[in-house]
Amino acid sequence: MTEREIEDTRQRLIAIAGDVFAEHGFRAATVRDICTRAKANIAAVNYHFGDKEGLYLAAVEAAHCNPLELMKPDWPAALTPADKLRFFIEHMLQHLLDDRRPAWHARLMMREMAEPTQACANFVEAYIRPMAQTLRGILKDLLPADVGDEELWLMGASIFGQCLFYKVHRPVVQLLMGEEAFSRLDVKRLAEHISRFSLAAISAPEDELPGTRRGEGRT
Amino acid sequence: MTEREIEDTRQRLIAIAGDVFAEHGFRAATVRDICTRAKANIAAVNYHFGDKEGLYLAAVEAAHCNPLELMKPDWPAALTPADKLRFFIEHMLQHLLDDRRPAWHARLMMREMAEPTQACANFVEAYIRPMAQTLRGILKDLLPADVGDEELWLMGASIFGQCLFYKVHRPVVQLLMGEEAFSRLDVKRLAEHISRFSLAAISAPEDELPGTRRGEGRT
Amino acid sequence: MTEREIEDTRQRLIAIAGDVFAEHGFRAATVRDICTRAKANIAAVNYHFGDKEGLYLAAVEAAHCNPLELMKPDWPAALTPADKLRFFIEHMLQHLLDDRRPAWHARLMMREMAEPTQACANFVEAYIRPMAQTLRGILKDLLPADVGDEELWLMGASIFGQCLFYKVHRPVVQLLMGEEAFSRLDVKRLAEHISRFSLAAISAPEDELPGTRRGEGRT
Amino acid sequence: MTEREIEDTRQRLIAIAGDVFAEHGFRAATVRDICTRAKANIAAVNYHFGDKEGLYLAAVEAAHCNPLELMKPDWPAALTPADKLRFFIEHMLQHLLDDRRPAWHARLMMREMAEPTQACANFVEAYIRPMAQTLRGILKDLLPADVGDEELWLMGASIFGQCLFYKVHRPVVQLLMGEEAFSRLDVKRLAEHISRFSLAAISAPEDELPGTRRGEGRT
DNA sequence: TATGAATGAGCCTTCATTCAT
DNA sequence: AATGAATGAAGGCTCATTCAT
Repeated sequence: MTEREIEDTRQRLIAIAGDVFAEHGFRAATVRDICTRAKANIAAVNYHFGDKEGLYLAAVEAAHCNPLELMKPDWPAALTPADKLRFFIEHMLQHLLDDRRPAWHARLMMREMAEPTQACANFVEAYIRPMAQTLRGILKDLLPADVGDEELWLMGASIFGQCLFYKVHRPVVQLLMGEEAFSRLDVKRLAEHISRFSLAAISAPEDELPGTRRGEGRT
Repeated sequence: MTEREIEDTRQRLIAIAGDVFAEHGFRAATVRDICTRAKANIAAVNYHFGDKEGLYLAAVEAAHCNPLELMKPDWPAALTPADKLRFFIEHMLQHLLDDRRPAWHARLMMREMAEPTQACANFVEAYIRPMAQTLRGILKDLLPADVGDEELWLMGASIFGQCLFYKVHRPVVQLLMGEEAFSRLDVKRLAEHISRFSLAAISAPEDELPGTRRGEGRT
Repeated sequence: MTEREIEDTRQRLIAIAGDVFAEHGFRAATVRDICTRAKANIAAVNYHFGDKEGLYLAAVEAAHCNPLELMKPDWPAALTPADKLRFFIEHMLQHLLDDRRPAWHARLMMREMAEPTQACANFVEAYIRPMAQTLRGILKDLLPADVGDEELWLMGASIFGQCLFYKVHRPVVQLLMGEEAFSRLDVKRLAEHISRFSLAAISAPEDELPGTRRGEGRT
Repeated sequence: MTEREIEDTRQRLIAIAGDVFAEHGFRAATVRDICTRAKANIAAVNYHFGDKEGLYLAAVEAAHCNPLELMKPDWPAALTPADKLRFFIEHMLQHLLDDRRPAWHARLMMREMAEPTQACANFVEAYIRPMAQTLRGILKDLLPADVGDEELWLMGASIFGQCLFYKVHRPVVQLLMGEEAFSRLDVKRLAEHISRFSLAAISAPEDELPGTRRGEGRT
C-alpha cells in the first residue's frame, strides 16, 4: 500500500468523521458508522487516532486549520475603517452561511462553542482569537482613541453576536420568519444590515440616544 | 400509591429530566440516571412517557410553559419605547445568564435552538414568537412608521443575536477575555452596552454613517 | 418470575462462573461464555454483579463460604495432639484432593494464592487464618512450651507445604512418578506419610540430628 | 540488518517475553507490549515464532535451558549426605526466592507447574527430573538401604513441598504472618528450618513417634 | 527480509426497553 | 397500577494476526 493510500485512509476518516460529528455530535456519532462510510476497518480509528476522542480532535483541528482570510486580512489598499468592517462582516457571514463549502467545518465549530471539549481551547487560540484581533483593530480605528478595553470587547461581541445568530439559530429564524421570507435574506443583505446597524451604533454621539423621559422614536 | 404521589413522580421526573437533558444533551443523558436522581423506578419513564423521547418532549414543554415576563409584558405605565427596549434587553439577559435559578429551562431551549428536534416548532411558537412579537412592538415604536417588515426582522435579530451571544458562546468569550475580565461583565453591564449600542443604531440618521471613501472614525 | 427463580439465576451464574474462572483464570474467562453456559442473558452479569470483577468476587466468596471442618474442629473427645495432627492432615488432603466435590472451589483458591487479587485478603482471613490457627493450636501442644512464634509459623508452613504440594503440583508429580505409581497414592497413604514425617520432625530431640562431619545415615 | 542483529532481536524478544509472561500469564500478556519493550516490530513475533504460543514455548524453553547447579551437583569432596541435603535445600530456596536475579525463569516455571501447558512435559524432563534424581540420590544415602521406591518419592515430595510453599504461596504467607515477620525469613533461615525439620523426620526411628493413646508432646 | 498499516473477531459494558408479577 | 429483573442490540475498544511493500 502506497503512502498516498495510507494518507488517504486517514484523510477520508477525518473528513467523514467531521461530517458525522457535526451531524450527530460527539456522543451520538458512532465509530462504526464513520468507518463504514469511510470504507475503513472498524479498528482503523483506534489504529490511527488512538480512540474516538482522538479522531474527534483531529477532525476539529482539520476543520479550523483551513485559514480564514479574516485572521490576517490583506486589505485592499486605502480601505477606510468602515469599509474594513463591512468587509469583515460580509466575509464572516459568507464563511458561516455559504452552503457550498463542506458544511461540517462550521457546524463542528458551532458545537465546540456550545459544548466546549478539550478541543475548544486550541480552536479558540488558532481560529477565533486572530479573527477577534482583526476585528479589534478595525474597531480601534473607528472608536475614539481613549476607548476602554472592555468597551472594545463589548463592541466586538455585538458584531460577532449579530453574525453568528443567523448561523446558530437558523432553524429558529426560519420558523419565525417563514421559509420564504428567510430565503430572501442572502449574505449580501445580511451583511448590509449588520454593517449599517453596527456602524451607526459605533458612530453615534453618546449624548444623542433616546432618553428615558421623552420616549420618542426617530421620526 | 395515591394519585397525588403519582403526579409527584411525574413532576419530579420532568424536573430532573430537564436538568439532565440540559446538562448532557438528549443522547448522553440516561434514563437510569434520571430515574435514580428522581428516586423513581427505572421503568417509570416508559410507564409515564412511553419512551425516552416522550420524557424529553414533556421536559421541553414544561420548560417553556413557564411564561416569561417578556412574552406579554406588563409595562410600567408611561414607559418610553427606549426604556421598554432597555427593560426587554435586561430581562432577557437576566433570564439567560442568571445562574441562581434552575438553569435548565434556558439551557434546554438553547439546545433546541442549536439542534432542533421535533420539539422545536412547538417551542418556537409557544415561547419565542411571543417574545419576538413583544420586541417587534417596541421596535415599531422606535423606528419610522414606514419601516419594512424585513427591516424589522433584521433589527430584532440584531438584538437577539447580541443577547444570545453571551449565553451560547460563553465558553469562548471566557477563553478570549480571560476569566477575570469576563467575571466583571454582569447582567447590568451587558444590558447597558447592548441597549446603548442598539438604540444608537436604531436612532442614527441613515445619512450620517461613516462613508466608504473618507474612512474617518468618530473622533 | 418468582423470587426463587431470581435467586436461581444468580446462583447459577456464580456456580458456572466459579467453574469457568477456575478453568481459565480471570482474564481468559469470558462473560459471554459464562452467561451462555448459565443460560442467562449477556447483560445479566452486569445487572447482578456490576461487572466481571464483581462476579469474580462473588464466585470466590462462594467458594470459601463453605466452611471447613478444620477451621473450628469439633475434636473427638480425648484425642491426643498427635492424633489431632493426623486428623488435620488427613482432612486437609481430603478437602484438597477429593475429586467428588465441585473442583472449582479448590482450583479458584489455588489461583488466588498464586496470583492474589483483591479477593485474596478476604479469602485468607475467612478461610486460611482459621485453619492456620487450628494448626498452631495443635503444634503448640506438640512442641515445648517455650517454642517461639516464628518457629511455630515455620512448622505450620512445613505441614501446609507438604499437603498443598500434591494439589498445586499434581501435574508435575504425575509426570515424574508416572500415572500408575501416582494413582496408588490415595489420600490415606499421603496423610500417613505426611503425618509420620511431620511428627518425627517435631518430636526429634534437637541434638540427635545427623551431623556435618560424620555424614552417616540411619542404618 | 545483519544476522547478528536478527539473532539479537530474537533473543531480546525471548527475554522480554519470558519476563512479561511470568508477570501476567500467557493470556494477559500482549504481543504488542512485548514487542514494544523489546524495541521490535509488532509483526516480529509472528515472523520469528509463528504466533504468540510459539514465542511462549521458546521463552519457557529458554527458561529451563539455564542449567541449575542442583541438576548435577559438583559436590565438594567428602560432604556428608546430611550436608548434601542442607546444600540442596538452601540452593533450591535461593533459586526460588532470590529476587535479585531475573525472576522470570522461576516464575514462568511456577506457572507451568500450576497450570501445565504443552510446554510442561518438556520442562519436567529437562529441568525437574534431574533435580528430583539428585534429591533421590541424597535421600537414598540418608535412608535405610531397603527403603521402597514410593517411600522415596514421598520423602522427596515432602522436601520439595516445603521449599515450593514459600514461592507459590508467598502472598498468603505474607498476609498471614504480616509483612514484618515475613521479611525476617531470609533464605538462610528457611533453609535451616526445612533442613532441620526434614533431617529430623528422616532420621527418626519409626517406633518413637508420639502414640495415639498417650498424646504427650516432646517435653 | 522485515516492516507497519490494516484487519476482523471478540471482549466488556451500557442502554432503553420489555414483561411477568 | 407500578415494579424491577431481565433483555438484546449496539457501542468503544483490544488483540493477535495478515499482507503488501
